[in-house]
Amino acid sequence: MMYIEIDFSSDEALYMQLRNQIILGIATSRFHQGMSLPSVRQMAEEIGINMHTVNKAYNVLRQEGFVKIDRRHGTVIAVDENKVRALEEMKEELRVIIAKGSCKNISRKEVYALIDELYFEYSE
Amino acid sequence: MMYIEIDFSSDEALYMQLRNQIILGIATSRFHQGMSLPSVRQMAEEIGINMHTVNKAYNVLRQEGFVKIDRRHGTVIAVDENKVRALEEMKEELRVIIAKGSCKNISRKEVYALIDELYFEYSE
Amino acid sequence: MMYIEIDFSSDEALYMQLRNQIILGIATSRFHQGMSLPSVRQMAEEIGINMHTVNKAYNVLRQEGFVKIDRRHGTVIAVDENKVRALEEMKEELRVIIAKGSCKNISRKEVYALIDELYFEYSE
Amino acid sequence: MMYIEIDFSSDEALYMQLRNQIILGIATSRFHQGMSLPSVRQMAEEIGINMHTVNKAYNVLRQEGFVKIDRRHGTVIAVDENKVRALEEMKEELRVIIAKGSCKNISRKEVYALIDELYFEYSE
DNA sequence: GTGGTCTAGACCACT
DNA sequence: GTGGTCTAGACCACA
Repeated sequence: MMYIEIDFSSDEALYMQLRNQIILGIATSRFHQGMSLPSVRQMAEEIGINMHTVNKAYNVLRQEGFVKIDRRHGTVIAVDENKVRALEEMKEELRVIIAKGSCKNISRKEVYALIDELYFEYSE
Repeated sequence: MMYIEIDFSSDEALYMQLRNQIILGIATSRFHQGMSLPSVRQMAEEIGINMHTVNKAYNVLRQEGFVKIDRRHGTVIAVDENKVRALEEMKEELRVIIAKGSCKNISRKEVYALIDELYFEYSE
Repeated sequence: MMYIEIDFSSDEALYMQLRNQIILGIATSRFHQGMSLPSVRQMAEEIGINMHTVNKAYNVLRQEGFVKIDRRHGTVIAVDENKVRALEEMKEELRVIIAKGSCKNISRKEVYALIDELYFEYSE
Repeated sequence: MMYIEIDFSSDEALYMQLRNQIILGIATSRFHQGMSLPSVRQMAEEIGINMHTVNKAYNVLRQEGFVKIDRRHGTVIAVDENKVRALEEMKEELRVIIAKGSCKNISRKEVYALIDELYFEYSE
């Protein structure tokens, strides 16, 4: 049981929702290094979406360095820690979000607080 | 002259790129409260995209509380400072980004540093 | 008219055959920088394969830095000249091929001659 | 001990990886004419893959003229030097690789240099 | 009109 | 059994 939740009425693509849920699962230690994810068919069955959509999510995760896909054991959590690249990506992803906050008078300290709340969810 | 740069080969939708550039412009004080944006037609002409695309970007900005659109004065920068809502939105936007970083062993301090760099770009 | 030839009885995946034909087309200057490829639907029609298969080929080409995909103009030849990466990739691709030749007593000079023949096909 | 390394998370089929490693072994003179390869079962045991997979690799090698398989002596390195055929095969294998390089502005001289590096690895 | 997404069902290669 | 490939047809976002 993976406890993945998909919101079919969201405008976010299903494969991206699944990808996000799995990243959140890794961050919160529900999924750990070396653990196998269900096969594309099982996962599709479990959360009620198509096999190919699951396949796409798994391939995105592979390209982002979160899993390895292995013909013997299926898809396995394997986080590739390329920190330099990860930091660069994060900076780009933060750019507009922080700009938005800056416009709305959100202070650096307030952003720090949000970061702390989120880190708390993941590390505990 | 707005100095808006659009990357036509990006996977990001053109209207979102335009929306982002305008938010960045406000954050860096190039665009200030009360300033008029070019008309939909002028902006479309200037950056070489379709009028409808500009229109969509302006409407998104209105809905997000960055501009007001009125028939007489066109589209005017008018940041609506609803901080509570802005903070909630930011937290949701940060959630997966921070999870991703946490998986890649990026520490809270390192995220703080990125935030600082970005705030520096906006405040100076 | 693209003069793409697909061998349906080959064991090479259709999308890879298409990808190869397009790379050969660029190398022989039949396709040049900035030229649009037919839309996925047109190309699929023309060569008698499924739209999604064409789509996959185009996406592989994008990832390898041969085309850009643009929602306005479709898929456009745009060779990204990252020579360092291209050289590394080529070395890996050559490794087993050259090993094979070496086993079969093919000399360096003979490989040079093959290279020359192929370059001749492309440059003239 | 064969010092064969298999990457289980590679997209390359395991039998092809094994086949490649053996060709590389022959080229670098670690395996020499007349030498026996481990039995299918031993090899499978040693590198942790399925017996059928090893069997497939050995059969491919036989068909390509690198080994002979016989009931009494098992699988023995026996390079068949059909140079004409080997040259033809190599030309086909090089075609797309060289086209790719040509697109990326890799010169003939640069390819020569790569060839030299690889030959150096094999001949010394 | 373009590509992107999603579904569905089939066959195949590999293990 | 696994994922990879291919086909087919539908709907949607974007321009």
